[in-house]
Parts: sequence; structure tokens; C-alpha cells
Amino acid sequence: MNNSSKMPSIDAHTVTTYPKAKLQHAEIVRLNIIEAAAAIMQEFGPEAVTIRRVAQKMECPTKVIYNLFGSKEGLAKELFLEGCKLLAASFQEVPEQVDIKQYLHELGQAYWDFSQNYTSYYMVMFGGAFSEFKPEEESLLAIGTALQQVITIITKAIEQGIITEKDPILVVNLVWASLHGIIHLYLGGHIINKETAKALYDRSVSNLIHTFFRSDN
Amino acid sequence: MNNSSKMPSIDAHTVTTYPKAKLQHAEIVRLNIIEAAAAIMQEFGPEAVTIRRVAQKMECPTKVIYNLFGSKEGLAKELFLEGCKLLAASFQEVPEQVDIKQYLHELGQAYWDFSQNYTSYYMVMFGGAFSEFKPEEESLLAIGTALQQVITIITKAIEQGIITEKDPILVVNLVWASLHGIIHLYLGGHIINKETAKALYDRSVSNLIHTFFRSDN
DNA sequence: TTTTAAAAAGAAACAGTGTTTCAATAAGAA
DNA sequence: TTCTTATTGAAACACTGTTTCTTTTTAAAA
Repeated sequence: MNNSSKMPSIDAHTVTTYPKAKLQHAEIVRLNIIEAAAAIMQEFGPEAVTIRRVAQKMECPTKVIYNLFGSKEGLAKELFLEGCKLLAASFQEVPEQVDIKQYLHELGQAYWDFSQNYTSYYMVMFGGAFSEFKPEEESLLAIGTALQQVITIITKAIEQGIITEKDPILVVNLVWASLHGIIHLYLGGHIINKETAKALYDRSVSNLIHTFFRSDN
Repeated sequence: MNNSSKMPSIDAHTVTTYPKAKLQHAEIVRLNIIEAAAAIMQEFGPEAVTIRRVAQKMECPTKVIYNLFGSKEGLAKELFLEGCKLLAASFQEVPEQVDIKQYLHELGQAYWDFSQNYTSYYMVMFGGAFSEFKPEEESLLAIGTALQQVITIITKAIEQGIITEKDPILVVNLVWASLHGIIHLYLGGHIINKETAKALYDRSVSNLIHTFFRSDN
């Protein structure tokens, strides 16, 4: 019985369908709409996320969504940020390794897994699934946060002198872009076979690590 | 005065706006529609290519386009194939170099230039600009043809033993995907600055060549 | 507590999309 | 010339993102 705080007994994730919450709980409705949109997206793909469909799932008029998000782009941005959180969480689940190379291999694997387990999010974030949405400053920053773990480990490797390149962001961008390229060509249907794509991916991870790390060991 | 062949004196690129050509010159109309779509796309971007707009430019009902292409996807495919031809031409304009490494550098530069000079085509071919279009067998083959020049030079390098990896397709895919990743992140707004993107690109080209070629020279 | 002004609801409409229908029309073969 | 087949071209359908507008509700002021 933890209904202690200011809000009356309303659980955002169970009770609050739209009409009961209304404007006094605008923030809760907002979160529920994002949740509804995410659910539709994950089940039917990003193209299935239409304002009307989200409104229907929320049993509310489309106007409510426009009041809270301004436009579809506004809702898309929230899904983008949600995806960034999920990616960050995926990286954080990778246990830190003493062997930096091994650690990077596993972070690379985590990135691949994310793209396969959350394909819709990946396409929204990096595949342009919502063509109306282009990442602005806040969204770009969220990607930076998600990649923080990778940036940190690369920076550490540079400080330890096992990576000769001085700019960690440059290294991260080179690695990120290369791996993204394979994932994106696969998701776009240019690489037909998943095993082929994964083999390319693993090979690319190895090549990249080999490129940036000193030759010995 | 070269109106010698079977067709009466009709120049596809000047005279034949839609109503005059009609079905007796269905193939000419077809080509004109592709041309009109391409013109709209290059001037206003892929999202501006709508059936109605193309039909308006051709002064014909939308039905004609559906009769000739079946769907918007059918028209998108033609633009895709058109782009493949342009990419192939871009590669062919690169003079063959005796130094294979140098040649690859210049082919890499040609790929970058193509993405910048024909951004709309690039987005249709590799960026999923027409979400309804996914490349099928014929389209994938057209990409292969466009990349033929690269495949050939890689194969030659393998035969000469200056690339140790045995599978030329693997090498081409790794290079292609990596470079595509950078271009795509740039076009998608994830890399804000063009100079940054180009620097990343050049560095990636160098890294890739260094990875696959024997260490000496 | 009553009045008043602002804000949100909720349906309906607008402008656009890809696509299909269907009468009127034209084309090529019999 | 007649007949059958295919094309025309406008209109409609089902969908999209978005906006308008009247009714209702809400929160603050008197």
C-alpha cells in the first residue's frame, strides 16, 4: 500500500487509459501515448505508427497527441530518445572486461544484437524510418550518451597507449559508421542473408580493432 | 536528317509529351515518365516524387502510370536502376591506374562524389528513400554491375597476391558497407558537418586499403 | 459560491497520398 | 464497316498528417 505521495492512487502503467487521466495528469498521458506508439511500432513496424492508430489505442482524439507532441515528428523524437535509452542499457549489460580488445568485441556484439532485437528502434534512430524526423541537438546528444561506454573504453585505450590515434571521437565514429553500414545494408535488403551479414559484421569488428590497436598482441 | 528507321519522326526527348505519343508509342511514354520522375526527384528530392505530380508534369492521368509501372514501387525501381547506371558511369569515368592502391583511392573518391552529386539517387538506392521499394533480384544484380569495376580490381589484386583475403566479394562488401555507413550517417544528419564526414570517409578508405593490402609498400 | 475567462474535448473537415473504379472513348482486327 | 478489346480521364476510395470549430469542462477571479 504505497499510495503515500502527492498523487492519488493512479498507476500510470495499469489504470490510466486516456479519459480517466485527462489534463491534471497530462504527463502520465504523455508517457502512455509514447508507450502505445512504441508497442505498435515494435509489433507492426515504424510505418504502422500513425497518429490515428495511436489515438485509437489510447481511445482519445488525435488532437490530444497534437497538443502534447506538436506533430508526428514530436512523437517520433520521443521514440528516438526511447531507443537511445535502450541502446545505452544494452551496452551497460555488457560486463566490463579487463582485456580491452575482448571488451570491444563484446560491445560490438551488443550493438548487433540491439539492431536485431529492436530493429524498429534501430530504423527510427539510424535508418530514417520516420522520414519527417531528422535528429537535432538533443537527439544527437542522446546518441552520444548511448555510445558513452564505447567512447570511454576507447579513451582509456588511447591513454594507455594501445591505440595510437589521439582522437577518441574519430575512432568511435569510424567504428560506428562501418558497423552501421553493414547493419543498414542488411536491413535495407542489400545483403540478403543474415548469416552473410553477421559474418561481414564480425569480420569488420575484427578488422577495425586490428586497425586501431598496436600490432603486438 | 536521320529519320530512317521504323519509327515515324518522333524524338522521345523533345516532341513526345504524353497525349501525342499515346499507346502506339508506349515505350517512349514509359521512358518519358521515368525522365519526368527523375527530374522532379533531382530538383525537389525523392519525397516530392508522387504519382500525381509526375502525371501532372506529363499532362496525363495517373492511370497511365499505373498501366505502365503497376505501382509506385514499379516506378521507384526504374529510378533505382537509373541510379545504378549513373553509379556505373561514375566508376567508369575513373581512369585505370597502374597503382592498384591509388586506383582504389580514386574509386572511393568517385563513390563519395556520386553520393554528393546524386544524393537523391543515392538515397533511393541505398537509403530507403522510397520505403515501399525493397531491392529484388534484378535490382541487386544492377548494383553488382555498378560495382563491377571495383570487384574486378579487387580480384586482380588477389590474383597478384597483394591482397591476402581470397574472396573478392567479401572484400568489396566490407569496403562498400563501411563507406556507405559514413555517407548514410552524414545524409541522415548524424554527422552534422560535411568536412567531418569527408575526413572520416578519407580516413576509412585509407584504413580499409591498409587492412587488406600486404604490409610492404 | 457564483461568475468569468481560458483551455481542452471530440468530431468533422482539409489537403495530401497511393490506388481503383467506371462510364465514355478510341484503336486495331474481323 | 463492325465488333471487340484496351485506353482514357475523371471521380471516388481508403488512408495519411494536420487544423478548424463548437461544445464542454476546468481553474481562477469576484
